[in-house]
Amino acid sequence: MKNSPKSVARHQRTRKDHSMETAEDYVEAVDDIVTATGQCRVVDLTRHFGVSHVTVTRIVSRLVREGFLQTEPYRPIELTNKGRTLAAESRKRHQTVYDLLLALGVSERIAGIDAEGIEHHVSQETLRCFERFLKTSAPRTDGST
Amino acid sequence: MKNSPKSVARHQRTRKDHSMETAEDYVEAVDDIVTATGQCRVVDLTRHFGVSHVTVTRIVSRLVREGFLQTEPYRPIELTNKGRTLAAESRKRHQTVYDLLLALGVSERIAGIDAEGIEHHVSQETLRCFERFLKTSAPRTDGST
DNA sequence: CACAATTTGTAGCCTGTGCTACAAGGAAAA
DNA sequence: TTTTCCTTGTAGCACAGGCTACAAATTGTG
Repeated sequence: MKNSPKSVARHQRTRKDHSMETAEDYVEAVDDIVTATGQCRVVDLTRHFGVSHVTVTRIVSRLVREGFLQTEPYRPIELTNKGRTLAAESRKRHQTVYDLLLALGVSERIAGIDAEGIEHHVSQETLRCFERFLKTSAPRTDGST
Repeated sequence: MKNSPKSVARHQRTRKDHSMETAEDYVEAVDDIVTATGQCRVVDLTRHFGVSHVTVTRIVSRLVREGFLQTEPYRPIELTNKGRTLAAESRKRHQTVYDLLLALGVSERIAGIDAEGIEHHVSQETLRCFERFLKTSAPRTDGST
């Protein structure tokens, strides 16, 4: 019983998540950029993530193939409904994690960085617990920013 | 200013972390297995992570190359001092994250799963905040396990 | 319009992590 | 001891996500 099936399941989950993390980051970014500037181009994502345009193109291709994005050659990148849904969920998780970190006393700068990494690993149940904590124990419901 | 350097820095950090996450998982596992059974073999890691022995072998090779592990053909896998240090840090982060999730009301099962993913993204500052919260707000200082 | 600059695409290479299939070493049992 | 079984290694494949270099399309300017 030394190598429990539980630990196996945990790690398998972790591994499978990596490409999903990228998907979440990209749909969030596309959503941000579309909201901010009206459209999202490859070059915008290149600047956002600090990677080459080739990397962006290939990841966008995969996300098109998987139904999160849609685009055509030399055209802007758009979210599908599936992508929009994922973006909304990701943003919510991100915001909740960020708020939790702030509530626990983490600085804004570090909270921003850590939330980027943590958000992808927060399950529904954990998210609910975070929200409950923020409601009951962090009565900072308005403009303290 | 729409594509701030800050977001770039965050994502670059996230990307670079992936191989480090694997390193942390492996040194923790090796440490666990050595403690539990006296030695760690490839087959133990194979069972622990639920991946093929080939994958384990290759990752172990990389971690030997990077100075976290040492081994010889058909011999057990051992931690270097560097690996032991990393294992200790990882374990501490893992435990703190796990405890925080429990303190916020997450079930043990889900806390175990989520902590696996979250632990790799918790900075020193955030970890301190977690510890402070656990000390001040979760007076469960002894054997509740 | 024509040229220049920017953007996007494509070819080709690297590393990391996953796999199966097969070969070889080491340990246990007949 | 020999045979069998478990463990480990190696070859070779796939995919994700990094890159540079070069080509093509689009956009902007003279």
